[in-house]
Amino acid sequence: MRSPTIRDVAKAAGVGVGTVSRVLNNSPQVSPETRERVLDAIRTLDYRPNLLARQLSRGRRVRSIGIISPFVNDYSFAARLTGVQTALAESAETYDLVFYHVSSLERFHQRLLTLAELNPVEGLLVMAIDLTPEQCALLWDAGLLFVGIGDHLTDDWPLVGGDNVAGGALATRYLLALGHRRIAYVGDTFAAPHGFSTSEARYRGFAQALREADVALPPEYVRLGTHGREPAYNMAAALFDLPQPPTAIFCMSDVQALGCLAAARDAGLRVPEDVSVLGFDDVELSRLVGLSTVRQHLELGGYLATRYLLSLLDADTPPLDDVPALPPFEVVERQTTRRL
Amino acid sequence: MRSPTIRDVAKAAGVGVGTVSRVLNNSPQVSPETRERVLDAIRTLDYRPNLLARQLSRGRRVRSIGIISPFVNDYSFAARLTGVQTALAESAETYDLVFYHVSSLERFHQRLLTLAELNPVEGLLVMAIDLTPEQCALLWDAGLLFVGIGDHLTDDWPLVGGDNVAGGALATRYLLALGHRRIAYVGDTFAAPHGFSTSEARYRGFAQALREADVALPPEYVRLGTHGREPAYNMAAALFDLPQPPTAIFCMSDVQALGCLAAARDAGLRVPEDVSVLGFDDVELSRLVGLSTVRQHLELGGYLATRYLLSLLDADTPPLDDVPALPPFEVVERQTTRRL
DNA sequence: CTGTTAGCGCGTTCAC
DNA sequence: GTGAACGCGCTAACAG
Repeated sequence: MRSPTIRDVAKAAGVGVGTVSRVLNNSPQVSPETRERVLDAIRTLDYRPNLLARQLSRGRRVRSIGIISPFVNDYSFAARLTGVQTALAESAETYDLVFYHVSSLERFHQRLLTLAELNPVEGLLVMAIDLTPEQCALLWDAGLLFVGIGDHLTDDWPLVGGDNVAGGALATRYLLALGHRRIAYVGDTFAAPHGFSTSEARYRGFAQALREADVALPPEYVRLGTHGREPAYNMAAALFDLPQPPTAIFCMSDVQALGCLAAARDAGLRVPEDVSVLGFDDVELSRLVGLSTVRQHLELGGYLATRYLLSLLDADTPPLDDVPALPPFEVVERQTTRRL
Repeated sequence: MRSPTIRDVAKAAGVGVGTVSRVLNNSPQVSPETRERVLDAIRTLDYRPNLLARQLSRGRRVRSIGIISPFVNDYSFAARLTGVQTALAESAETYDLVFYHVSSLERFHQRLLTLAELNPVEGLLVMAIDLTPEQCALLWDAGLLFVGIGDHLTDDWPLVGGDNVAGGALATRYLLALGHRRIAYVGDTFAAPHGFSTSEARYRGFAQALREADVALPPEYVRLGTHGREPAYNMAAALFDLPQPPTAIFCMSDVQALGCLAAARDAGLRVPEDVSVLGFDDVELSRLVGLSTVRQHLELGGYLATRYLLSLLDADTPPLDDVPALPPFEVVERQTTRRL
């Protein structure tokens, strides 16, 4: 049941493999009738040349890295990818970038297994997903170099990204410093379909900062749901309906903050007079809307992670001795937060 | 000066190739000292295994398609890529998606040459770039199937995308119907570094619609510059500074429309009371901001183009008899345009 | 434990 | 024109 090779075609057409090859690369020196016979055989066998073998034979030397990510339609993905491309473009050698899009955690693991087994790429950029120690070991044993880019929940594998727990705490302390004591959290469900835990990390920092400040966190102030503007809208609306609504909302992402903004407007609340809203990410849009948020350097993250991976791959490149660090998160104060 | 092979390593270490291979795949059955010797040789030779040969030998059957695009940090790119991934995920066979990012027209052509010569992928998605007849012939001769996705300036090669001239005209007629007579155009330079002509196409439709309506188009109403929010901001600011500023601006993209919005705000102009702003693309962000725009089905375009390409590649897949068509452009009226 | 050999699938010489 | 070798770089199965 294996796919037909050039030899099968040759046999079927009653010619030698050389002739088949000539037909394939439409060399002029093959008689029309022979060519036709070969083409017939190709069609009936549904033959397709093996690109690997072809490249090998043609003496190609490829260098390639992969990028594995659970989403591609997010602004943050685009920003990071830009950084990746910049780093790749700067490299002396040309690298192919292979995309592995995974839609679930299982698929992610499967992909990892395949990658480890077949080694189609020299290195791997792991975006927005956490690797278990087992998965790290798997890649490591396969000689597949990898660098994470995005989160920072564990520090036992190379990862370029901010510390989201610290980021959550930073954001919260900022709101506390503004005098807020009733602060709500709007974020993604922790056990998200892909198992990304950014929301959880930021929440952890949030809760921790509140604890340290001896500020109560009523359970109804924590709203978790699907990522996106609409769900956030609903979560915020519910918050405003509370007998004692929060005076400030910390959203785990800018997109969700936008939903909160809309909910506030529809609830007749003024921002920031009646309620402060703080986002996270500082995507381009936030500047336009005047949203206060926490800045993280997305594009730079992609750039640094890629450079680091390349330095690992290539002994020639001056190897960065350690995993590069991103500038710390910083609060960007705009028009949606203010002193209570 | 070719890169060292496993045989070179074997010779240098004074062992057989089998042993080197075992070391490479860290087989347990190799004595520590031999392993060390081999590793030394690997290091001194700067040996790196050829992944192609490895995969071939391991009996892998890869299927892969490439996507070639001039930019990656655009929302439209992300949206289309989402469609591509969806189509790929639906396919029965697993395809690797190799990404070729090109930063200039020359590089684009170079890439095409390399791709045609080495055939690293079975098919190619050509995004947002026009192919010359020569380039089409090149790919065709190489047996490299390709489908365009994005523009529609020529119809002599398979391309999934809307007619941008018609789109530009549609947008313009909409503004005309609102009563606007002083309409400006903000778009990319026609002879852009990458040579993308989307801007030119939309402009053509724009100018044509104005002509048909007998509406004058002063040269100073046409502003062309680099793509991006900032340049658009400046172009819009210049427009507002005109003795007779336009009452409406048609932007060739949503990103640029956002720049115009910011410029209007900074110029003390209200939108849409003082000036209408119309974008193009309908990226997700536009809905959030309430930007009036022209919807093109970006994600669907990526999806259909990919499906079509796969059907070409695979005789098994029911082949779509012709290049799939996208739904026509449509104006999405939100809060940035209104009747004069 | 280790060296040798036979493929992996294809392109490319050569002779015929 | 065409077929039969050889080689691309590596893995795996086999002897030793």
